[in-house]
Amino acid sequence: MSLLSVYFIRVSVPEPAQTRFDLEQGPERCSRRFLFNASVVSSGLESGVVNHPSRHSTYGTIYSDSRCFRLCLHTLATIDPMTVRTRFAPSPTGYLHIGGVRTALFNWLLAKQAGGQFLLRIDDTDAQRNVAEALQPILNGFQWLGIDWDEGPTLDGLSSKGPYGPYFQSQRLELYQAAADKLLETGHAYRDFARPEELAAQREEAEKAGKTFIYDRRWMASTPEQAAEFEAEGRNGVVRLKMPRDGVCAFNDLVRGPVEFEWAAEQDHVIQRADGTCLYHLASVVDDYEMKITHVVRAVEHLSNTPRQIFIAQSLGYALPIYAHLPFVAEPGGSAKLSKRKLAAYLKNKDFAGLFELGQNIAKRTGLSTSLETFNPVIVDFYQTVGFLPDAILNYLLLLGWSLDDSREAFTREEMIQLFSLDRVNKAPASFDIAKLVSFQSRWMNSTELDTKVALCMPYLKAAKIVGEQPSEEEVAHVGKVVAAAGDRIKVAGDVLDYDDFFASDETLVFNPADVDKRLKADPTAVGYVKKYREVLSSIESFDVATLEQSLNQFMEAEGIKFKQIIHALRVALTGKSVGFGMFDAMAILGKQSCLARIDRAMQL
RNA sequence: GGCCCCUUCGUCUAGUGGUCUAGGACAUCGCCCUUUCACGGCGGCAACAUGGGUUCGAACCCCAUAGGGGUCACCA
Repeated sequence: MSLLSVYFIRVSVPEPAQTRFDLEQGPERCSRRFLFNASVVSSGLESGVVNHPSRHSTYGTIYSDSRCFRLCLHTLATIDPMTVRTRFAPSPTGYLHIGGVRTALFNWLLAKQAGGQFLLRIDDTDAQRNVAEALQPILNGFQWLGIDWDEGPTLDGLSSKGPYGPYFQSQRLELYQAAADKLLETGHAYRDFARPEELAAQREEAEKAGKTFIYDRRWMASTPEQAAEFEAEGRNGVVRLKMPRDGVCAFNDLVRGPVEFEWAAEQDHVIQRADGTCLYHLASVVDDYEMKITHVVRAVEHLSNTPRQIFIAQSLGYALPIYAHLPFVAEPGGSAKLSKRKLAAYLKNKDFAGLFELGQNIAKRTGLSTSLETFNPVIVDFYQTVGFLPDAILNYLLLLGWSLDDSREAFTREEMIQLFSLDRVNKAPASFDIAKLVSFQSRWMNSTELDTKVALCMPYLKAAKIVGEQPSEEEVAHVGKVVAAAGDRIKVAGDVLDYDDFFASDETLVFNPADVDKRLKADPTAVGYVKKYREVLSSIESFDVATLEQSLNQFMEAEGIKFKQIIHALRVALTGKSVGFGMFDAMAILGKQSCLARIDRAMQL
């Protein structure tokens, strides 16, 4: 079995025209930013094609000059940037994990940047359930986030679009079968008749001895006769990879640099089950090839799967894709992988619990029944329901493991696409920080146009039955005023529900008892001023902010009092609460009639 | 346990041998603004995991140790 030759080159002067390289034969560690994957074409080290996938990307030939190599830039690329094809391959699990979105985002960015294609492929080789249904939240999530796929399932999850379809693995079984057959034919795989419990026993034994388990191929059937013999014993056959037992598997990872694994430590993985169905690794390699994927960018959990996939690919005669393994997204405040199964523990995190509670409240008000399983900050649906902005989420996720420089944090989609590069992706896991996510959301929300904000908030008001399904023009205008006055207090669209007191009828407005006690009952003087000021209000014709402000100023001057001597009582009287918008904004929104009616009601309390 | 990986403020990160008494952001604390809340402004606290080397000089290169994590399926 011939190994891919990988050499690593260190560049000393990153100048375009006359760059010098020191050639080293991997796996020496050096800064990955100066690492290039060189597939050396000739047998010696005289020349080769250099694939330099960084920002100052170029491709070229290296020529030997004893220990030094010169890169001559070619305008022609080995990999035409336009052919960059990346993919995200979710299983139809019924939800879209926030960590998965980060992986998908990086893939999407890479493809968009190069003008290539991003595809979605559904890894449902093991699917027991209704795939279209379990796919829906995933497809919805990507659609909502604006991560569009050039090829993959249709929006309804029922069929495929794109030239290399179908994009459901469950519909490509013949392809995998053919690949398995070929592997068998060429001797890269074998039929095996071991029983699971027999292997488990051996595995346990190896672990006890502190050694890597290596299957001794005891039940490998080399001939049809032998296979028949095993079958006569009542054994079921699977197909296993016949992995090399010496040498190393070396490849260059765009994030992790040179990587090496001992072949001998690799298992003879099963690629086809006893029932004839094929497994993920085979399917994945076949599909990546058939779908012409150029860059396999996935989470680091898959790093240790790469040797077996390389083995499959090379055995099948495929050219290898470029690999990049992203660090995983870690749990809030921890370093373990973020997992949907550990929600109870995350709920002990203050920020996580806070956001979760906010979501619960909004869901309750909008009449949405939720369960922890399907509605929590690990799942993308949650953010959509609560009213986050896709741009904010993408912006935050972009910075989880990637940075541009020492200061810049805000990126629009266009900027992300333009500036993203794999060579600035970190190796260490990054923990998911809810507070920072929320901070990005606030920033993005604050820079959103009023009309857009109103449109974002409207569905919440409708769902909570605060405005009608078909709001009248006045209603829409009223919402506009409230949202404008709320300003940056609305951080997520669902926050608009906090201002329902501007929609309540004057008769049903609920007064917060604690605020009433503190600002009205405990302060009769203030109440007296409010009563007096009510008379001033009743004579005002035009209820706009400027007039109102002027009237109160005159009133205070006449009474010889300060703002704070009346404002708190007035606020509680008008809105039922002691916190809220600017006072004059609030009065202008309510209008004269409501203001008077509410003061009258408050005075009865 | 085997194999592999990771390690800079609480968190995300900048950092590629001298520009580092280590920069930015979030969080936090204080002050200012103020009409409550929110925003905003200013400032403070706060990190190179440890130990050895190499070097005139190490956050950066090498080696150990420690800690953390990933992965070891007829799952994906």
